[in-house]
Amino acid sequence: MATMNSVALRAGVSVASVSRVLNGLAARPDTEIRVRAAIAELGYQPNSAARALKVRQSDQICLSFADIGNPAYVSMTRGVERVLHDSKYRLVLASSFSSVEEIIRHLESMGRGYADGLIISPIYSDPEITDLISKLNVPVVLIGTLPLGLNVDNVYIDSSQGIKLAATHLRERGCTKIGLLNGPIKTNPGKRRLQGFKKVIISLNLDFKENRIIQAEDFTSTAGYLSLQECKTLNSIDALICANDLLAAGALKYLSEQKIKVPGDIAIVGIDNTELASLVNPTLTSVDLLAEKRGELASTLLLDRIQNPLRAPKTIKVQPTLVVRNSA
Amino acid sequence: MATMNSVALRAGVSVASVSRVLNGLAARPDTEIRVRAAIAELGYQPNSAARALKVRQSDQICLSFADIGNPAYVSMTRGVERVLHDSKYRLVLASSFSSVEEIIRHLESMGRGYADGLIISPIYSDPEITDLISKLNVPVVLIGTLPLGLNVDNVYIDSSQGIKLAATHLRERGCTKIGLLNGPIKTNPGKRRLQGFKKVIISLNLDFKENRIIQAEDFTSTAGYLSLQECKTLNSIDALICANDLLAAGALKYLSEQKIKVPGDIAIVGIDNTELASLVNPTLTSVDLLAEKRGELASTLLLDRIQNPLRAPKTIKVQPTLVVRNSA
DNA sequence: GCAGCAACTGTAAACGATTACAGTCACTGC
DNA sequence: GCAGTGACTGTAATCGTTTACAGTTGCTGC
Repeated sequence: MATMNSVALRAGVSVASVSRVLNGLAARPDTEIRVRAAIAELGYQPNSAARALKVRQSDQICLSFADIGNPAYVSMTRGVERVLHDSKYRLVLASSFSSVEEIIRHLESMGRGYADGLIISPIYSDPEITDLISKLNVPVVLIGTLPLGLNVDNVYIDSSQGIKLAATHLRERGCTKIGLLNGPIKTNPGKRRLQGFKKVIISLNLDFKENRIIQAEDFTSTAGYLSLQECKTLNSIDALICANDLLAAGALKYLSEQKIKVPGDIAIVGIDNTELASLVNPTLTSVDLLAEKRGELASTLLLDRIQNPLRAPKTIKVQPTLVVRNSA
Repeated sequence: MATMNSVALRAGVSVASVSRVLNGLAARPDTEIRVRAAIAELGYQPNSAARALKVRQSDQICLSFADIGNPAYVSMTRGVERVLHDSKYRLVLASSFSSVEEIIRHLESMGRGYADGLIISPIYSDPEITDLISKLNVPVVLIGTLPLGLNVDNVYIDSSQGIKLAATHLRERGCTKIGLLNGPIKTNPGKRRLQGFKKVIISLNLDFKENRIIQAEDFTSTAGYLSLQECKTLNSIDALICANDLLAAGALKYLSEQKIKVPGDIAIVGIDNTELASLVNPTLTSVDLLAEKRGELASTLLLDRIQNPLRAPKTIKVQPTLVVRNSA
């Protein structure tokens, strides 16, 4: 493998000159020409580990979330990728975290310096996670609700505002018995959805009834389907806000099988506004949480912070929008 | 930042001993105890760049494909992740390749040694790409059809076999005028689908008609929808094989709007068997190309090859299966 | 008490880049 | 002709690990 040394030898100059040519520092034209020629002849590529060791940066950004299987995270990844693509940074994906312990293990390993920055969207809240993040010696952007006392860049979306958009829309359509098909309550999104739902129902002067909360096993369409199947209080509901589009799609499927009319008997609103929303039947009214945009904003924020480590942490709030289709 | 040196100082031993403790080599019990204590007190984490430089491995695997927006690649990523998760390797994603030039640029940069292996699923074929891959000095697994003369590990799925499953199924259902809704023909999947389609139609003793090939702009549902809208020969077709589920979902949407009955008037088969297939109406009969499994197999192959660089390249062929639902 | 041995430890040289510093060189102006 | 200048170049130290090699240590058996 060609090293900078072999290039220097070949070009008849010192390693320092090679390095300078590569980094665009001053060099006599003929030096530059000879160095470039040697590089081309030897097919030299600088070794990233050596460079990383010396300059203390890896040119890598780490993106960390629970599961790439979730379409919202896929969109987020896409947004991050789009921004990093025009930069020198590579994207390291740290996904498949099934537990708090694993997130913690991963955060600890961030100390190894393999990434120059971290974008993290934690699905669980935990004081130890917060603590570790605050101690991290690389810039961090957190996507999601910023835990108290954590002073890092932050992109978040007011998901209770999203629920409000959905509920208000349903209310205007005449629905008064609005239910929530939620994902696991121990997750951050699950918590937020429930909080937002309670608040909004009350602010709309509707009564909040515990039995209108349907709890799904996870955020998948199968879970959505199954939890409606097992739900005994479906007939006391005239609208259902679903914690994401997958749950909504599962719900739609069950309702269509049961010949329960959507939106006639029950109106359905999804969350995330994924591609799925326009493909199901009826098409799904859905709250767009702009995951891709959040990914873009987070990466931009991170790159900016790497440039400028001293600026005060920023929080960017993203406003959800309601995309009305046929299901509500 | 704590280094191995500061740990050694603290523990009153040499750096060599610290390194040995960390790498599980022989050490006196009391040495080990003191080293571990020092590590804990200082919160020491080994620097990955220094280690990578010395041992010439980065503990990173690179996964490279066109676009994470495509559900098939998401599944593939998931498979890769599942395998890497139990290993020491991190996953570097190199996606968003919109052109051959970009793939080439990326392949060239693999020489920097930032990854110990590469899993690549090239959407375009190009002699220069083939050439670069063959010259790479890290193990490579190629997912997809192996270009002639390239001698690397390979996982591929006989997609014409998939088309055959679909066509045979349609033929058994009495369809004789089978069309193909294809994605861009310049892509590898597009090429394969078309080839397979021609071959199968002829082998089933049906006549191959050029005007039953519908060409979509890309592999999205919107493109599927639009290309049916613009298609003038739809009435000469009684079944449509779609190059992926997204195209199929777009097609279903258009057909349902036009009150064309599926499968009565036109039967539809998708490819990829994504989650979408069971959520559209009617549910979509689809050929499962086992993207997640291919991702798993490819990573396993890659890890094995990293262990054992001298073994002869293997090719693993994956058999597609047909999942019959209501659309055909 | 000591040779022989096994088991462990420390010293120091890598790995391949970057960069402070000192040195060389060609030129200018007097 | 020479000091002074500016532009470039080379030497060598450095980043934080790993590891070959040469000690050192404590034990065994005689």
